[in-house]
Amino acid sequence: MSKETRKEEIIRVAAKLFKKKGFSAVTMRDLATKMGMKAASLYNHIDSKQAILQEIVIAIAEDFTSGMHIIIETKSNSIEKLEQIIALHVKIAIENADGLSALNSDWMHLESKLDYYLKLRQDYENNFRNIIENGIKQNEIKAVNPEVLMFSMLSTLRSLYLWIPKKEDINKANLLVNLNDILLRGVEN
Amino acid sequence: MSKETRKEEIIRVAAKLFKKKGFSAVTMRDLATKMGMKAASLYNHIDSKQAILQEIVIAIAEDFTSGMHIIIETKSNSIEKLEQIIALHVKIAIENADGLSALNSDWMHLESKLDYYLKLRQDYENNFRNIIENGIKQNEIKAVNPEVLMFSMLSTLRSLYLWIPKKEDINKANLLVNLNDILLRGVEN
DNA sequence: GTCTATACCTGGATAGAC
DNA sequence: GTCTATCCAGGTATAGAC
Repeated sequence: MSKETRKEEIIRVAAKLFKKKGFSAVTMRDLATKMGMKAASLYNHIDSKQAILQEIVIAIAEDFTSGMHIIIETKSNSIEKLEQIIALHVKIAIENADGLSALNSDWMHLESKLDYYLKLRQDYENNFRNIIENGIKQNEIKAVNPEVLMFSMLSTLRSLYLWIPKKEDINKANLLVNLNDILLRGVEN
Repeated sequence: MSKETRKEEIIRVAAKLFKKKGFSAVTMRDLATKMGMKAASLYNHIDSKQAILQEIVIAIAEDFTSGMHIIIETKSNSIEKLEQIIALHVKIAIENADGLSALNSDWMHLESKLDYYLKLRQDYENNFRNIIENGIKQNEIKAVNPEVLMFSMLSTLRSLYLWIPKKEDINKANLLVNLNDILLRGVEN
């Protein structure tokens, strides 16, 4: 990987601060201090605080979108597709936990890119719901309420970023097996 | 129920605003406008913006704590206790969706009550984990990773507030059956 | 590319009249 | 109990020297 630019560094550090306090509570002076510079100097690299949020959120939203497109084009059955969705969320949560926090908690502070973000999210959920509904039709998935199932899986998957950084003793493969079991196979003996 | 006081009304309206934009992005002037008064007038009823957050978050955290204490003192088996936890979260999410948003997203902005809140949450999770670990020992629950199971269930249950207000076509009994099935019995056919 | 200085605005909160 | 007026701290962002 090529060396991180100053702009990328600012975005990475900003995401970390946003995770801790939320977008609105982080000031440009906070960010500058963490970067070891003055607030005014930040503006040589980025246009505005808002632009930082956009870069973080939109990049990840597009990652999910392209990941989902790959999944819906495979010939896997529904359960396999759900497993691939789980893997997609785990991958992104491991790579970019801080950015996911902004995506999950601060998307409403997007200004010009808000509509675009909402469209990407809507499309993602529609694709997810289709996989579930197809699985039920094919008898691969139990006849539960598709909306409740999607909500339940997405809640867990969207919260992974909160939890993965704290559990370094659980490796990725192990986590995937556990999540597949718990989310898809149930826990009652 | 007795008539809502002006203070209670302010707290209720504040919770609704906090849900929409987050604690830090809501101004006392926003809140005053929604209340049909000037910002200065709010201070005849509440001490500070911080005090509003405290009232919202601590009240709900204590609801969860007392609910959990009732559950761990019943003689139910582990699966039944998990079902009771699900029911507790559904109940509170229906009663106070807006307050739950503050609890989940804005707890880090608590000042003097932060340590108390963190202790309540820690105790709650410890009790939850004990129920799971006991269930595995008693062979009532599959031998999954207890931490991943708790995380997964809590992620779904803590997100209910985001989702319940949008789905008025699903009634509470129906939702409980679906959540019990999905969270405990799995979805794979 | 970073600094100092600063413009300009909006935030939470208080004082005191009514 | 609500208002107007106001304080002052701190927010984002820009200008211009180095």
